[in-house]
Amino acid sequence: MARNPQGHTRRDVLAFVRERLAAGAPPTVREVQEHFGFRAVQSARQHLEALVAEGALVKAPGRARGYRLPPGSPGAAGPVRLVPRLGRVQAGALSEAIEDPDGWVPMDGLTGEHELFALTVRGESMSGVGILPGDLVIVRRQDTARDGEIVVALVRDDATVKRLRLRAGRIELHPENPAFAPIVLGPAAEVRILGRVVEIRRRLA
Amino acid sequence: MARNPQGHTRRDVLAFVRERLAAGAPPTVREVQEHFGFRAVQSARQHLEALVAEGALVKAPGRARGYRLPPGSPGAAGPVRLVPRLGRVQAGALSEAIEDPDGWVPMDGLTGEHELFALTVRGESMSGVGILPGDLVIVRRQDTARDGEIVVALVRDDATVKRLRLRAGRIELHPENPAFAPIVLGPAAEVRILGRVVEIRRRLA
DNA sequence: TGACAAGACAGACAAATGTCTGTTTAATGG
DNA sequence: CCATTAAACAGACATTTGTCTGTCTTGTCA
Repeated sequence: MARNPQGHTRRDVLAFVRERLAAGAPPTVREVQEHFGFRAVQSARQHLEALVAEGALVKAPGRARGYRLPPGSPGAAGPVRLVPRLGRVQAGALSEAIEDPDGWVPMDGLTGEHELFALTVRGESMSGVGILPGDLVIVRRQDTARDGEIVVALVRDDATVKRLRLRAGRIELHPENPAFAPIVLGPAAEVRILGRVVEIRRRLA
Repeated sequence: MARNPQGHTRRDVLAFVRERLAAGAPPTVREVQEHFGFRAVQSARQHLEALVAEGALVKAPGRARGYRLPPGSPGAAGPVRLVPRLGRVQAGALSEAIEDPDGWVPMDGLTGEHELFALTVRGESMSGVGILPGDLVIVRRQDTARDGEIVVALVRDDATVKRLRLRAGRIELHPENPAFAPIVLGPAAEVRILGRVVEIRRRLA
């Protein structure tokens, strides 16, 4: 292989290692070699060690598949998690729904150990805060939430996204759209918090 | 080590492997051995292979650190791409900016072979379509775009998100907020399309 | 009690993988 | 042109790691 001047290959090697780490499968030196078509192991090793020298990677010498991202660097918190995307969520069926997801969406590892799931938004009731029908919300599963947080709640067998308001002795679920009315529920109301919205995604393509 | 009847150890082995995989560091058979204090490699291997047999793990035979979670199981990483998150993008500096990203965000593999990058939205000019300041937009890099698409364009050394309108002989960049005025540019205008917005993400937590 | 199975042990072998030494090729600058 | 340097190459060696064969121990059950 001819020489590749501008350190272009080096950057690609880093990107390759990064992707493999995100997939949870750290590469071997020889896997890097083969991916780039090097005819010598040392070619790959040279790039990898150079990346270690400049601080872009760290490694434990001698260990197999030992290259890692430096602590504190983005993406170093671990591999990407896959969050289950649920279709319809109905009464009590959250656990079942998670067993049989419609698909999986990748999420960075910065969200701690909390269980996550994803739902598609229906209706215009939250359009005032930029949550539109068809948007995907990523939800941290929890039974309770604090005043002002945007939550997914199960109201009469239907999952809905609303802003939670805790008023003296009762729970209110506020839409963010003047065309909709708040849902006001008494203390013994038939409402159940499924989780808190932590991210909103909208696909345009 | 005495025999541990109820398959209790097996479950712990699975938990250990899971933990290591979540940390991005698949364990070797001997690391499992040492963690549980087995005095023989085979003891660890037996548990691991049993977990493979019952479908709780998968592995590529012969490969070092080859145990993985089965595809489709929660926490298993799929074909995920990492998209570079750029800070400021200025004139002609897109390539350079991609060389030195602020971080990486995971994206599912359904976006084809197109080059992608991510930008943080500044300003309220697109709030009418639910794109708010602070949102992350994921952009497919391309030099041209069609009428009506939401694009990232470089106008006078500044990257901006707008809706593209192609009018007889001229290019218009329309905000989606009545408080802002469209940018109207002649045929020889100093505008450059950087790409088309394919996804919008907003982190709440 | 004795057959049986699961778990653990011991030691070895083989393949995968990291590491090293030295050489070659191509671009660059005096 | 020659020296210099980075990148790539070639081949070997050493360590890590996976895999195998056979034995021992302990609990279960007919």
